[in-house]
Amino acid sequence: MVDALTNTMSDFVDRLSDVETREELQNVFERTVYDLGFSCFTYHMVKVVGIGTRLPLVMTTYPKQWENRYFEQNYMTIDPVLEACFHRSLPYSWDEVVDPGALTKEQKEFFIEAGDFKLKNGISVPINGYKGEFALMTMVTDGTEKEAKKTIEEHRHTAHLLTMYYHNHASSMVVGEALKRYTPALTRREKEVLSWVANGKTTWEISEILSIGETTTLTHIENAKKKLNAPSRTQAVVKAIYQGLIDA
Amino acid sequence: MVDALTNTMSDFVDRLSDVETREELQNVFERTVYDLGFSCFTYHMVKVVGIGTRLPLVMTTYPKQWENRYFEQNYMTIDPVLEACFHRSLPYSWDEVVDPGALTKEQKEFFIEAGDFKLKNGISVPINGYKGEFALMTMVTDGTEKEAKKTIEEHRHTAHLLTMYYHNHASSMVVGEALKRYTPALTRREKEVLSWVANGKTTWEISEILSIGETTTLTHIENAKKKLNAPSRTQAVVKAIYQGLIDA
DNA sequence: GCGTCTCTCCTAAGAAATTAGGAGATTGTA
DNA sequence: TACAATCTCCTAATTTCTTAGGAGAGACGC
Repeated sequence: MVDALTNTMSDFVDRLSDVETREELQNVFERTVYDLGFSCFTYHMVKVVGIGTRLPLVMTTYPKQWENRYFEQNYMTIDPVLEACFHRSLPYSWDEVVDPGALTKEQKEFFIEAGDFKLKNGISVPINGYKGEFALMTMVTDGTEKEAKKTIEEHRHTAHLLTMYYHNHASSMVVGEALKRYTPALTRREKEVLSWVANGKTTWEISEILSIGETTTLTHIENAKKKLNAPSRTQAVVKAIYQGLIDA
Repeated sequence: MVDALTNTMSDFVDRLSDVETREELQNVFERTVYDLGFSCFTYHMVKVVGIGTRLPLVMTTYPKQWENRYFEQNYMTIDPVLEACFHRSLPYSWDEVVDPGALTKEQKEFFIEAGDFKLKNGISVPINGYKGEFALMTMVTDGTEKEAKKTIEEHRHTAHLLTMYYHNHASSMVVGEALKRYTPALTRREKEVLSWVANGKTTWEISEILSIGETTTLTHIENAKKKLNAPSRTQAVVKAIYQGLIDA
């Protein structure tokens, strides 16, 4: 006997194998979660590829009007569902993280407005990925309160798994090449030297450790700084870490 | 109709709520995966809490003799199953990542030896957590080749989900307090100043940005360095980032 | 009210990093 | 073979960081 979740997952993974563009990915996911009872979804991913350099990826089937409104009104600063993802690593339904009694006036208005777009119930799945990669998938159910609860509870695990496979695909599809544009190639020595800088060593100490000249060490650090476009060694190290060039 | 996965997960989450010690967690998980057909498991987690400061957590029901052997022989350097976790973010069975034709002589001996301990087939689940937290859960099936394949394919998703809930629990249980021992409390200003250092600013620039004196800025940086036990600003920044004190 | 913590500001010498040049030796590749 | 990239080493002036002190003002909790 094969259960519903396994079926859904097999189908999804099968379809994923043919997916090559963002649109295809979005469509495949939309159809899959629609069959589970979710009317729309939104996927936000950011990857930190350097200080102040974040690679964002948004895929959504939310009403455009609401998306605009959300952005214009800076709702991300008051949205409790979004706030929750920073403290949680497992899926959560909206009613788990929204306490009607503790809402501010603005938040109440926010939810009323969201309700006008049939965004009343949903489940969110936070995802931690590699090296500064973070994503949040939110799926909406627009039935009655009771139906929504049922859909969410029934498909919590499916939603969780689907999101992870979705993220995996989105990540490898988009982040891969994009990263190359941001990530300069450091030489072996440059990385090596930079790692020691990250560990608090001075130029002289590093030259002793690596048994090379002090000026040589200096040259490597300066070259790394130039490649990373960093005015100080500190920023060079931070950038190198965020870009996965060194491990510290 | 409630499927097997949902049942297993409900039971597991239920049992988790009473778990308070590592032993209890281990026992609950062992029983759960045993019912699925897995004979033993091993969970390795590391959290980077600073440069060269890693918080490891190991929970295992592997044969002690094999554990010792693995450690003594430095098998972690040749184990292909372990190697795979660095490149994958979804569960994988051992046969997916082990190519019998491409094994070195040492690796062949390694697998023969593992086989003597009935460690021939299994599934591994890599987990990315918050801020430098990484874990690998491996579950072993010791039946015939055919039974093993069936167990793994049948329970891939269950194993995946169980591992995430397990990790979530283990992480909050262990990392929480332990982190406090390693993470000093930086003041608002110290974090603020350190963030600007991470962004490549000099002391003078930061004092201009924050409209405070240069010596004040210097004081904050020096205090942060002392708290973080870092000999250079660079290391202070790196430590602060790894410990989640600043975002850069 | 009193102690603790935080934020603010100060001096001054010595150590380290930054800047902008150039140049020879080795290695891998077209 | 010739070109490109990497690793190695050099000078020297200027800027920035590091170190070790001290001290007053305001906020907070006991």
